[in-house]
Amino acid sequence: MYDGPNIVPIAALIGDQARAAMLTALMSGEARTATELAAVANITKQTTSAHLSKLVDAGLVVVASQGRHKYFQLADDDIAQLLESLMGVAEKTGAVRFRPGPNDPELRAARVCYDHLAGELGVALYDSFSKKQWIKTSKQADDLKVELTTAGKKQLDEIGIVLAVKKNSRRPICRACLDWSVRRHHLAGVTGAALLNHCYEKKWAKRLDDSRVVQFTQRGESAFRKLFID
Amino acid sequence: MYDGPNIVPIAALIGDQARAAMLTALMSGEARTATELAAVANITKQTTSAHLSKLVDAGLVVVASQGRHKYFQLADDDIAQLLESLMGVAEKTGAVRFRPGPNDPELRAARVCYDHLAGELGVALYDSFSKKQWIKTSKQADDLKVELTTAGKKQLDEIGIVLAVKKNSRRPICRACLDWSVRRHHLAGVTGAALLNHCYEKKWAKRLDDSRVVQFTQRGESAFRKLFID
DNA sequence: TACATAGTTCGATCCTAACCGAACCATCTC
DNA sequence: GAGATGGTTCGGTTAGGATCGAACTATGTA
Repeated sequence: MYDGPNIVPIAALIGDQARAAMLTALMSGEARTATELAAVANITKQTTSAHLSKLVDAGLVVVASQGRHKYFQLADDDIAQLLESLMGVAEKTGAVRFRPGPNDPELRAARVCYDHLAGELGVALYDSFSKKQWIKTSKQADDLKVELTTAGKKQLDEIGIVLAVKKNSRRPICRACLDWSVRRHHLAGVTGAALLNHCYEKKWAKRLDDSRVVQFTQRGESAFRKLFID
Repeated sequence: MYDGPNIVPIAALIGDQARAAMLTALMSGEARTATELAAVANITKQTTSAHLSKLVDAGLVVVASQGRHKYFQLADDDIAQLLESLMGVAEKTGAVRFRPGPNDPELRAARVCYDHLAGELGVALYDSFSKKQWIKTSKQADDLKVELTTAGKKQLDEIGIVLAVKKNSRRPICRACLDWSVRRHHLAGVTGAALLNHCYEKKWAKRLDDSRVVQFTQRGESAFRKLFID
């Protein structure tokens, strides 16, 4: 008895405390894992999984699988704008605000992600390799394929970086990996691992005990940037 | 664990079939009664009443009481825009459309509302009286107070319209009455009744049997418009 | 005055959906 | 390989809220 698209399912999805918390957390445009979102919403993994399925099914959220992780993002800028609209209306009628959590600057700067470099430095590396055309990316049905170009191979060879390519290994030479702090891609795969290893060997950086922090020396970071980024 | 105003209550309110139907029906900006909204949502009066209370409490909808009727409207243009936003998102993910109902052009043109004139002609009358300053309006704590000015009294007197004011009657001389077809005010009260009566006496118009339609003759409508509206 | 209509309140029912524990699969680490 | 971690599936519990019948108030009609 009324006209227009059916807004009920969408509004109902947003109208749940846990899902709203997740969606709000995604409003920055950055991707988050299911576990992170579970923490944000303060619910168990199972419940989070169910919620995320619904959000993805409804098209509010998209997901990118990466190894055993799943990175979730708002599907669209329109979704963020809708949430903004809702906040605008909510603000008028009795706003309740929450406080942001702390964070670790060192972790954001540089850390290991499995066996390769993540954080601001890792993202800068990826961007630079891409700009210099040492790597090239192509989209392949939901998957981002990253390859080392011949130019890239040659450069790494000259620098003295050896790629430990095992036979019969399924591990890709290059891989794009979503960064949790910067929320953009950094370089993973065999190449990413080799590069981080190079940093250790050259004593440019070392890993902090009991932490994922990769601590560069001043000289080390300089050398790293000069060689790979600038 | 997230920031910004709390969007959950608002979204949850919209995320219900019945309430969404009502809100959508109100999107034209026109006011509707609770009973009308019950029909739109296809639920009983009781349930409608409960829904409308929530919508009013949340500030999404405002209400104007008028005798035994309550006219509901969206509180704000922002609300309509929010609903538009939602429809935009809904459209992308699988839109379901409904069909509008029929209507009766004659009823919309002119009809009785209790004992006074409603419809396009009634609203035109009210607007004209207001413009000519025959009536003046003032807001009084949720209520719209309408009074006949001395100029207005004089004009009506000259035309030969007698106001049947009974002693001890609570009935106001003038009243603004929300029009269901045009959804704006028309003139009610003793004055409104006297004016409609004048139309009958002058044979400008007659009431159709078994209907609320007031049918003006061509000459009648001309005379009416010339005297009161133009 | 009696009657009709608009809307509300109360109480009870009933269904959906959020939630968690437990067990499971998949991926990465050692 | 064993162990750890990220995520899903299944089953059962529970709470919230949408709904209606019945009884009520308030307003207007005859």
